[in-house]
Amino acid sequence: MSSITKSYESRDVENKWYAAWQQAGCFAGQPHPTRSPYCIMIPPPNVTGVLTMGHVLNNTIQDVLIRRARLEGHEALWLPGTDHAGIATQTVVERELRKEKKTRHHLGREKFLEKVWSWREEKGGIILKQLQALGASADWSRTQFTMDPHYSSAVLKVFVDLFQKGHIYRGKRMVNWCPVSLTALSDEEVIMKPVKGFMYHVRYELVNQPGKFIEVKTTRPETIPGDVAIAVHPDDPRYAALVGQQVWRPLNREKITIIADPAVDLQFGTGALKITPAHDKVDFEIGQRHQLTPIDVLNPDGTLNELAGPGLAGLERFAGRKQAVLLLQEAGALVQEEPYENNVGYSERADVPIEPRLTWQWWLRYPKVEEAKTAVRDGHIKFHPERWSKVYLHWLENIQDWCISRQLWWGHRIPVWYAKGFDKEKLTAADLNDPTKVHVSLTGPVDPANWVQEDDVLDTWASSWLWPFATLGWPDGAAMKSAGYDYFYPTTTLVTGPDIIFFWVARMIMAGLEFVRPGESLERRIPFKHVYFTGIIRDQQGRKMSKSLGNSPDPLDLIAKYGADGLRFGIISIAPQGQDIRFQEDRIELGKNFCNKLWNACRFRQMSGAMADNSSIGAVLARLEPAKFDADDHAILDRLFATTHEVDRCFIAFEFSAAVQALYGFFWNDFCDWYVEVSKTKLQIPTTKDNCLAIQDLVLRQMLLLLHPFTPFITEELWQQLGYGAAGTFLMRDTPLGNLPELVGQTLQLDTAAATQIGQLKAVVSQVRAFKAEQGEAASKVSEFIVETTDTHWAVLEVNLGKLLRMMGASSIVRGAMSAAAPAIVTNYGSWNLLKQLKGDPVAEKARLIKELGSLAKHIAGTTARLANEAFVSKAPPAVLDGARQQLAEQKAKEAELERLLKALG
RNA sequence: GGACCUUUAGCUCAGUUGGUUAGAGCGUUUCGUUGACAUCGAAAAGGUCACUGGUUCGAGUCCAGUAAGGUCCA
Repeated sequence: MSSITKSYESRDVENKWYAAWQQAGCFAGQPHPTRSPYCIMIPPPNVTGVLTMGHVLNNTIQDVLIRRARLEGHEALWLPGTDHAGIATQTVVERELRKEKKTRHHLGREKFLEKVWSWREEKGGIILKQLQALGASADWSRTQFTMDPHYSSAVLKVFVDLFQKGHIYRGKRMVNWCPVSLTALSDEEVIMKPVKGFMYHVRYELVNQPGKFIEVKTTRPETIPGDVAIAVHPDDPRYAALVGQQVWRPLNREKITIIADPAVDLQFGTGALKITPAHDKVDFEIGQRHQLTPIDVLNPDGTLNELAGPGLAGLERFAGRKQAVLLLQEAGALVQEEPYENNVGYSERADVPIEPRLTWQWWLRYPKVEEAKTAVRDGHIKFHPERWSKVYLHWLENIQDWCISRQLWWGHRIPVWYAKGFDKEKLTAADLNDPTKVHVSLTGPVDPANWVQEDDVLDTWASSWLWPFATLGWPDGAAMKSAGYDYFYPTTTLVTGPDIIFFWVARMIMAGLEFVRPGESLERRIPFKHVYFTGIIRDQQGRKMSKSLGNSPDPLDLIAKYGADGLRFGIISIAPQGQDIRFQEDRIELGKNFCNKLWNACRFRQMSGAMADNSSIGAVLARLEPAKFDADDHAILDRLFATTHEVDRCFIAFEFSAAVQALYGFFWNDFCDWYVEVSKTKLQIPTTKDNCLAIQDLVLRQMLLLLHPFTPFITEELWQQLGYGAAGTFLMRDTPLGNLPELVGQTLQLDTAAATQIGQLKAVVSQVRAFKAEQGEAASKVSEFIVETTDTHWAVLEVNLGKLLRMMGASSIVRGAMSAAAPAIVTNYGSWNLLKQLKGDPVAEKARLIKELGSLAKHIAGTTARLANEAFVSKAPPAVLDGARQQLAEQKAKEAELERLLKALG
């Protein structure tokens, strides 16, 4: 066995074990005859993506869960992959083309797609490699991509199926149009942002009453040429006489009519609204009610077209706005412009304002909406934290049809063909179901020469919503069998951010309910049983981390600096359930320091004595010698059990940061700061040495097991170094967690009172150390103490004398009478005299004791008052009452002792 | 406008069904290297638990309201 180095160097250890695990196939998940499954499907990162802190958090949690599941004896499958990210990927490749001064249209659809595929082969999916640096134990042999042939066929089958069931239709409706990407977006891909601009007050002159005007307010004067009416509320007395009259549209001058519609807000602006049905959703609806023909004044790229009139045509939309203002001024129609802030929808990807635009698109009426609500409302799917279920349910209550078509080339091309010569601009609902006009199938028409395929592709989310079952081979029977579909579906846990509840979580639930195991129970069709929502990682100012702000550290740099384990431990420790996280690098450093502490504790063990049989839990337990247990041995095992239980509880409750805190506190405070220190005395004594080493081996072993999900590399390394595993086995794969308290219980009866006693001794030690520091006596110097105490207390002190000398930095602790000349303190284990070289200063000493008496008196008064309260005594539970009484007794005893010492000083 | 979250030490945050004197890490101050660890140890200072009411013998914790900040939906 090699000896452990002085400090932990993460890099070599990480590379070594990751390679070894992979080579041994440790990450593979396959149906198993006796084990129960535990399955996580990765939320597929965008194929263009690189690792961010958000991914680090999210994937660390997934890896923690999956590694813990392995230790618990489940057959664990973590299935990785990426999605094809239609807009993002196409944009990346188009950007490369632009360097050659080309667009995709120069290449044509087929050649362009070849280009995208080769980009994907070369540069796509970097993020999956980066996840490996983090230690992700996903089954890479199962890596999936939403554009894989098999996955694509699942996507198209779903389209055809939903079409046949009548859930899918084509319609010319208002969509969110991205003038940069030149495609429709779903509502979920639009980000509302407050934007500072102007509110323009514009007056429209009445045709029949020249000199009289009706005034409206607008933030978008460039759309005035698209106005087809002015609307007022039917009950608005200000305008009742004007309804039905005509006014002059001030740009691209035309007569338009004043109409009455209840959708107009009486309170807003002047109460009169310009109606521009081609460029506003509300206007569109009003326009429909009044059979008004929309005038679309914009081109797809956001420039104004000839319908905007000669003064504006050809201008970019924001230049057009400025120009429109000028034209209005010239025409005398601009009454006023005031600064104004309103919410504008931005394209999530291109980050430019979207245009509400009338276009032909494919729409989906969601299936299984009611059942999707039931699944979460009735707890078949549990959200952690639970509160997100409200957001989920609210969205489902107000669900809108999903615009699933995108005007892109990269994606799943919609399996619809139009008969040649058929004008799809005139498509009706009846045409959609007329097989002579529209063909919908997986295979396409038998006479392709007579048909033209739909140009549009599907929204990326319309493929990733099938992720939980398409990754398991669905719908291909043979593929499903080899992937273990029957075994792993429904998956166990989904780990994701609350920002994609609508995009993805809700849609996956509906897809699972619709397509998996038709006719079977809801429990068998849901895609997962638990959804854990992570927080969002923010910078120290609380801003979201983003590329454009440059406020996100590169996780790979952090791994280089602190180790993957340090990063994992750190990020988990600052990520409480359900709260956003303010990133602080020193928390990651804490993770690194903890790893070093763990490393050195194991190093100390190795240096303390020859290694004995550690090869199994049974072997370690067999080395315990219960007859030689002292209070510390009992206490440390008691604390180990408590920590084990706490970690168990945390996993059930999805409280990972609490688990890490419990492990940190136990290991650092209980084990290193106390048990290891007192061991230094016990290891000098031949009769106690072996048992002490066995206890250390047991504690370290269990620590490595409990820590492994959080810090996989260092724990595997130490596991092997300390000989806990048989040759060729791994901590991560071959070690059952086991029930430690139960196993230990078969060997010995744990004295739980010992933990209390050790707690008291720790308090005495701490008190004495503070006392020394206050007296200016250095911690390491050898101090001499005289203790005046009861026989019972002295007996305990005497038994623990060797340890106490070491812990207090004392050369002698003897029982005897107090000296008035030396400074003293009162503890739960008697009064302690510190004999100093210098004689004590009675004046200072008096002052110190009086001060302490003063603060004690406050506590005594408080406790006395509580006990004097009739209501408290009669209503409080006995345990609380006893506690208070005991506390008072102790406080009074201490007071008496302090007074005695004070009196002795004269 | 609706829903949700947050407010505890200088900073970032824990605090599980109400129960002694509210905790951690970092930061600050003092002291300390005789072999586990200076990526360390010992100790100290630092809090009216946002505010106002209420319930209770007892409230950081439960209830109502107020304020500030944030997120999502319209």
